[in-house]
Amino acid sequence: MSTLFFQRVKHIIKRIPKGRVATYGQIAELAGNHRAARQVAWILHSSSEKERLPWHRVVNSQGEISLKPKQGYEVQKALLKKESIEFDQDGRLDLNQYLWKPSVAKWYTEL
DNA sequence: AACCTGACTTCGG
DNA sequence: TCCGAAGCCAGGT
Repeated sequence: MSTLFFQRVKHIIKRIPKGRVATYGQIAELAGNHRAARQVAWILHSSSEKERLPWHRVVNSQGEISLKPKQGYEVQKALLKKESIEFDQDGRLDLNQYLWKPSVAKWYTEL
């Protein structure tokens, strides 16, 4: 599918800086639909490879990796560690430290 | 059309 | 802090 919402989501994800992360809900909100967190996940699942998206920089609202072990969890964690992001013993990262805080105004004007 | 299934989130207890 | 339930929305059957 290729709605404006989908385009915005991809556009936004591509802009997450190295060493920072964004949450599903945050991306949904930036794209104009605060209730579409699950759709953001769906977009990642379906087209992160095709669109060359930095999918590993997207985590859930608790600062955890949502992927299941052997389903990509280890890969994502490794990619984030490579960007100097650290995890605690429970596999969580500190959102206060790593959460991306973009200046919101521009997204609507760029697309 | 109905029903199920998610790489989700928020709220209450 | 840790579940469970409910809300959400698109795709697959």
